[in-house]
Amino acid sequence: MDTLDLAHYLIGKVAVHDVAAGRLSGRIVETEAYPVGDPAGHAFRGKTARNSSLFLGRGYAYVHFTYGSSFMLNVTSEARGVGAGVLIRALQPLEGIDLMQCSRGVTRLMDLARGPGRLAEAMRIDFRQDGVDLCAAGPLWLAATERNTGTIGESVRIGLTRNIDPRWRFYERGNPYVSGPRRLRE
DNA sequence: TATGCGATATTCT
DNA sequence: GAATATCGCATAG
Repeated sequence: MDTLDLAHYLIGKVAVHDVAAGRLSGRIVETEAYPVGDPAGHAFRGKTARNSSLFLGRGYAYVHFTYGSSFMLNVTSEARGVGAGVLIRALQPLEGIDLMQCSRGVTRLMDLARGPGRLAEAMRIDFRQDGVDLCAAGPLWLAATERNTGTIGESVRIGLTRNIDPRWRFYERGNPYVSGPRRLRE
């Protein structure tokens, strides 16, 4: 499975994070792929201290901090030593909603995890989760779900300045928890 | 609803 | 010193 397949596959799956106060979980409704050789990907210029988690192999967390205020959660893809990953851009909150409202400071369900920075804040993701194995037992992991997923749409990625053209963003069509302008949610 | 801009910290040049 | 896989508030329509 390559990076694009993984980005598609992750839609409808559930991300779970157990913290001291309880369990936080949400259904993934929006992702973006950053495959091998993508100039917009953090691994493009080689391995550094910041992005080393991207090279761990498939199924690890890569947590990144940007714009002075936002963490972002990625799932690594490809083989060990190859830098590529999938950015989780939005969740539909399932469990621990009261905890998310507390950490985000808002009450509207739609505003809890719509957008990568909000998502990380709601799920209490930070550098401590960088490099965690998401397929093994631990506080943070990915679970499959029995629930049906709607049609999956694709679009250009959001917020990039390089390599804008490829349609490597995937989302569940019409789901109100998807981020971005309206035309990119339908 | 849509667009614009400043805040903020870490990394790389 | 510049750039950045963003957010929230401001303003205008």
